[in-house]
Amino acid sequence: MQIGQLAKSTDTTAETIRYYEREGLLSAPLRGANGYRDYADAHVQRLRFIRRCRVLELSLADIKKLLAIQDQPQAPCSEVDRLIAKQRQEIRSKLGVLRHLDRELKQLAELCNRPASASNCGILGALDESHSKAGRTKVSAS
Amino acid sequence: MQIGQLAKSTDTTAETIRYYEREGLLSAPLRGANGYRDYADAHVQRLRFIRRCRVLELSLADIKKLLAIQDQPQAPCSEVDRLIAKQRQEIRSKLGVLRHLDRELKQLAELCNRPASASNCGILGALDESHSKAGRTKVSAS
DNA sequence: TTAAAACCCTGTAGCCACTTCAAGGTCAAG
DNA sequence: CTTGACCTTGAAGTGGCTACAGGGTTTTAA
Repeated sequence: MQIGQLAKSTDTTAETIRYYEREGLLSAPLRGANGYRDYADAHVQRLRFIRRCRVLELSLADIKKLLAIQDQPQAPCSEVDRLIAKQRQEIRSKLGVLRHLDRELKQLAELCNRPASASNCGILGALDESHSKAGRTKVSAS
Repeated sequence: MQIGQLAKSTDTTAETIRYYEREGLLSAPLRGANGYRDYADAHVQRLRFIRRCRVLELSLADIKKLLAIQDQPQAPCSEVDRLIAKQRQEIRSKLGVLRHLDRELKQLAELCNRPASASNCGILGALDESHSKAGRTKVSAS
């Protein structure tokens, strides 16, 4: 199976597949006489796994760990559990930030008293206002 | 005012400020006899504007547009309205994706039947699940 | 007075997960 | 025999910084 075919059957591009190979996520396949990559079914399986993980926004580093665990059937999978929990934590954290942003943007959008010019634009005015006490105390990031 | 002072009063770093200057968001300030940048109050105002926009996750390209509009007081500000609306749309779209991800990860996490080994790990199993029910063939990572 | 600390400068490279481009080699169809 | 669809490698670009390296300057303290 050529790289283009693999790409099609895994919703990827040839470039991404070559990238995964360079990054060590996908093992290098055999080559045909012409130098073309020749993939086996196992590669399809593997790449599908990777793509499913990417849909969940797992990092390539984390996916690498999962693949390593997968290759050791007797290994305990507590690490798998931990990685998924960590990922969910991150997603939930981002959700919080984005919900806050949405509220802020909604308020900002409501300040628009169109039609107006830049000089009396409610939105620009709010963005320009120093209502926040800028950078005195640094909030610790988790 | 030196760059470090400006950084402190805008919750930024000197590196980021120099980066904004390179990118054309912040105009190049005068230089002292020693070559150090010497910022005026207008720069503080400008940088605070930029940072507030960044908090809202506006791209530097969009911020550039807002700054250009801000510099033309008689210009109509419908574009401002549009940019904010677009940004909110993007945030809401991301929110949708993340909510979906959260549900998926929650379900995935519940598949963990610990303590288990990789071979019968519910999470790995779900991630590995594919159309082909045939036995998984191992592929070694390169 | 001098030495160290704390600033500042430029330029470059690294981060992530790709994407795009340049410049070519290979292969099937018309 | 040419066109076009594949494939190859390697390098560079994306965004928004961040982190050096390797210097210069200024302030502070012994």
